[in-house]
Amino acid sequence: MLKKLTDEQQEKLLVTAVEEFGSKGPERAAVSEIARRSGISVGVIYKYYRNKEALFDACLARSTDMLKAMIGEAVDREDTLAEACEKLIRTCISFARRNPHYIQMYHAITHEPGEKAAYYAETIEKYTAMIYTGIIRKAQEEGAVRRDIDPAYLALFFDNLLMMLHFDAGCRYYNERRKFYLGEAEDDEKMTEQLVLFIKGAFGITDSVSSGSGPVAEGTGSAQEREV
Amino acid sequence: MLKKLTDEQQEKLLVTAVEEFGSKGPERAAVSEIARRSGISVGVIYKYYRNKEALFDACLARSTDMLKAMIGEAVDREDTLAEACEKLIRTCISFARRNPHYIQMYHAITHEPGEKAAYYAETIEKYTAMIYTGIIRKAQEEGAVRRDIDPAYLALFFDNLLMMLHFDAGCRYYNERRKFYLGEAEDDEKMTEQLVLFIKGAFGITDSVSSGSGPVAEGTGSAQEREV
Amino acid sequence: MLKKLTDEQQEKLLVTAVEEFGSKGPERAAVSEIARRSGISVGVIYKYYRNKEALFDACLARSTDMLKAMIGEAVDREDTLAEACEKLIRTCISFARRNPHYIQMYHAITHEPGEKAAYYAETIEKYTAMIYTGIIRKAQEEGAVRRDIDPAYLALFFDNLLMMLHFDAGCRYYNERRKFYLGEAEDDEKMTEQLVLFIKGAFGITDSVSSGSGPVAEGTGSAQEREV
Amino acid sequence: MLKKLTDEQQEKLLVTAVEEFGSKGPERAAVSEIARRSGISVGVIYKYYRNKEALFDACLARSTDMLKAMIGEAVDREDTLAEACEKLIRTCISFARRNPHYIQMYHAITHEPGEKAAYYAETIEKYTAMIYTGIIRKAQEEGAVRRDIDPAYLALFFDNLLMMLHFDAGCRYYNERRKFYLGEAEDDEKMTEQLVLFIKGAFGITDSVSSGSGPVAEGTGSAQEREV
DNA sequence: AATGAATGAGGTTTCATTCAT
DNA sequence: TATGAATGAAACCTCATTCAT
Repeated sequence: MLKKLTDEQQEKLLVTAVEEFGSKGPERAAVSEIARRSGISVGVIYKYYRNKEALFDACLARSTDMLKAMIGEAVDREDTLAEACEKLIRTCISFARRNPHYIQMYHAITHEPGEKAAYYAETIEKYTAMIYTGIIRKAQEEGAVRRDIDPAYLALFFDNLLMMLHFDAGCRYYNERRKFYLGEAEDDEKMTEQLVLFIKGAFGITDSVSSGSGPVAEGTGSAQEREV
Repeated sequence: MLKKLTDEQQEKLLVTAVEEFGSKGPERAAVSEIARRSGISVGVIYKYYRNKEALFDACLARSTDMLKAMIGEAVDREDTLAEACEKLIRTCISFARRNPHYIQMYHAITHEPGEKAAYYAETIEKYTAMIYTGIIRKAQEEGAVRRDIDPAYLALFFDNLLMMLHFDAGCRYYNERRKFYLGEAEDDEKMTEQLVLFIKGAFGITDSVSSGSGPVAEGTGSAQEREV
Repeated sequence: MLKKLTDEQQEKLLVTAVEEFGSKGPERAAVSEIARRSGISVGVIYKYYRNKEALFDACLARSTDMLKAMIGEAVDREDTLAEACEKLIRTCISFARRNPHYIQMYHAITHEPGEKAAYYAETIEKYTAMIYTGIIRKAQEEGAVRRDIDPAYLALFFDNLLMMLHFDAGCRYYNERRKFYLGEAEDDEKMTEQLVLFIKGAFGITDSVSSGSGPVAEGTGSAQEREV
Repeated sequence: MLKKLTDEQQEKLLVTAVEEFGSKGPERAAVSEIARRSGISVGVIYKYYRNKEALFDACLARSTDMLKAMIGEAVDREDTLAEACEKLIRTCISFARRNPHYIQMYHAITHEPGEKAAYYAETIEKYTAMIYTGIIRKAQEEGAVRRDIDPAYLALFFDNLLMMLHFDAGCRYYNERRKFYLGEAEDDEKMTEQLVLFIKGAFGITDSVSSGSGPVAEGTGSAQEREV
């Protein structure tokens, strides 16, 4: 019998679909175009995926799996929060540079106005919320981070900055927007460094884990140690 | 442009179109539905706007004008940066709550993958970049804000947080996402307060503008040494 | 504005659709072909009819309305059953000759294997069942028709013969089939005459309304009066 | 024809195909589903049958063979026509109850609008026409049946009633239709009895074959004078 | 000029048929 | 040879855009 789609072909299909969905959005992406570009027939797509939406969901799952894997690898329970932040920032930028289409998929779901928004959000945000909130709470308990901000909010703001970092690197609009702030040049190293400073300030992080006193004092006192 | 449509009718058309584009997305919004709901015939819409995209662009211009006006009103050259931050945050949340469709329009353009991205970005980001960078640079010069971060980056990160604030309040996906971090309840006041704390920390701002000792003075004093 | 489809065009559409559905069946008939042949666009069909099925149902309603009208006109409460039979037979044949596509529509619904069968049947059979059963029951009460057969069964058998008469005249297969029984020639007059004889015999009809005795006796006794 | 499929497998294939074609109609029946349900691969089906239509034709041949066998068994040259009628009616109902799919196949061919109609009709109607006309002509010659109706017409009307009997028992639409005449209950015995009475009346048959007086003798005696 | 019905290209999806293994 | 996955034509249906009135 005819060999099933090789893993390579299935890979090609998903990669192509991610590119189409990511770059055009779920509505404008055409199944027939995905078929044409991936070199397989329309029919076979519908053998593997019930309909266009199922194909999109598979692309999404793939994208969010990659994102989660990326984040999972970047996070090491042994790291200080400062280390974790810097690693995450570096990893996010690097991932987005190498995989802009996954970032575009991620952005595509944020555009969902309907009922699927909750389902989409769950595929990735539940995970990041848990991870980041956990790390931050622990750091607060250890006194490494200011305590006058709810860890949930800290995690949200932190993820907000990481999402934007992703979009800056992976989405056309954000890339154009960045230029109005930073000019034409793309200096990922400087971006990393500056964002680390920004976030450490926001978190009230001291690189050395000072013992001791109340959160506010630490939070502000630690500003001196933010020196680069 | 033809002048048979009264200003009121044009207003109605744009408001309706913004609602449709915002709530359904640019693809799912139907010109005929906009015509029906606005009480203006399809033919007239096409007299005023070359095609659906031109109508969308007009909606976008309107949305970004509203955003710019909102920001312009919130910014007062006499304010301290801390005051400006808090005012902007409050205004953003309030605006997004009252005008979710404008925020959705704003989000829609961030999804633009093609050449129009630069044009879209220019309609709003150029303005915010200029405003925020100006304020921050001035604050740095006055010693009110840390100087070890480039004002352009500070402005970008600040705007990142404000954009996400908008989307949280106006877009379905971000709203669902927020729940994974903060739970079901929506407490705009707490959000404001927490984000103000976060940003102040990031900016190295202290509330007291008093001279003399204490963390603020130290914080700003050291900022000068951090000079880039 | 563009004039709505004229009555003439709507008529053309339905006539064409009846032809397509009747000759090809609901599955093989193509909306695009109906559009092409009726000289109107696909889009306008979907303006007038929600989907293909709704168009089919409209064709069916038209066909069954015609059939019902035809039957209604043929039935006259003043007629004897014998007169009614002959009139109905003549009318059926004549109708089927002039409107084969309506007969084909009628036949098409008899082919429905699914849940719609009951709905389809109701559109026409409920009416004929009521009419025929009523007429026959009345004739039985008057002693003009044998009473040893339930009027409902008499009506069913009678309608069976009329349906087949329709199909003989309107459907290709039945027409071919008829040739195996009757040869190539089509003699509607003879068909009428022979079927009238057949049915009168089956009904035990006496043209003169004899008074009196039991149904069985009448039924067989009347055979003498069946003379042509 | 290839011979790798065992007879049993071929049987299974045809039985399954008849079920699919019969229950879903020729259009809605899917070759892949027939393959799946019969446990025979699609490829093999296409080795044995040029295309879907050829498979359908094979199913049809099988169905009409079954019908012919059924009729052949029911007909006994020694029977009186009255006996033959009753036997045929009983057999038809019983066959249709046990083999609805064959009846549905039979009905399916009546829907054929094209050139194949003649071919289809030949596969079954030629046979029944010959059988019924023969029996009836013989009965007329023997004086057992009225002679004022052409035996060919008598045979056609008789077969019309039998076809409808088949469809009543085997096809959804006709089953629904029957309810409008006879109500929900299905009483095959009463149907048989009533139809026998109806047909005997139509044929001018009397049960007693005794010579002498009484309605029967009159009935047949007069038949001779009705000579066409 | 304004209307909104008509147009028809283009999208999704199915399934008869083919053919590489 | 038998398999059943792959193919791709063709069907339904939508909606941006046009244009007769």
